Amino acid sequence: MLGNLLIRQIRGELLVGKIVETEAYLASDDAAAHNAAGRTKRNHILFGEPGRSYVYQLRHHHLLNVVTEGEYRPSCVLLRAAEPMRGVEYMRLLRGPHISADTQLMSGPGKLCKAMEIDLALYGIDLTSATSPLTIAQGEGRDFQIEVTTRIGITKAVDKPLRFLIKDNAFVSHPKVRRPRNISTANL
DNA sequence: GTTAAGATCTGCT
DNA sequence: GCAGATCTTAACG
Repeated sequence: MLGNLLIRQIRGELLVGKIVETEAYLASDDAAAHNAAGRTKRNHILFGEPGRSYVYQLRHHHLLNVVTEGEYRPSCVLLRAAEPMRGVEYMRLLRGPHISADTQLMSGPGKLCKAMEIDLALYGIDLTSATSPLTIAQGEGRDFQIEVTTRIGITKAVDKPLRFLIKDNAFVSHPKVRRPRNISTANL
């Protein structure tokens, strides 16, 4: 997925971003995955064909995943960051006036969705079809190294090496470390 | 530079 | 009720 292009067509605008950071969520043995507790109204698309979008809402934001395996194996890849390649001005409009650097337009899963106006209206669409309003197309060469780390922002299965990013790319996310919650002395 | 709070949808206890 | 695959703003050192 890294290096491929995320292409959004909206109101006559063409927005393109190169995918620079992803996370994998596995079909089994992954407590952090949404399918860990089974099939729900929210996640049912994971259980169908690969290549569809799995969009869901977290607090005030939307997050975009690509369904990967199909065949009743509910796995997906979360798109966490992208490098703007085309339509930067429109992305700035969608993101708001507070963004100073292009590196921050899509440097996080919620930001990426906002910069491309991706929300639940795009749930379940076919990302492999060129006629979809949101498409993933093959990028150019693989002239980069891939860095692997643990995943960001989760509280379960925190040690799995399932975050992937293009090494030395300036457009990846820079998440603040989530502070550990104080544990009551009664639990020590 | 860091930290805390707030916005507010879905699904589990 | 509450926690969660988040992000921004405001307050502080």
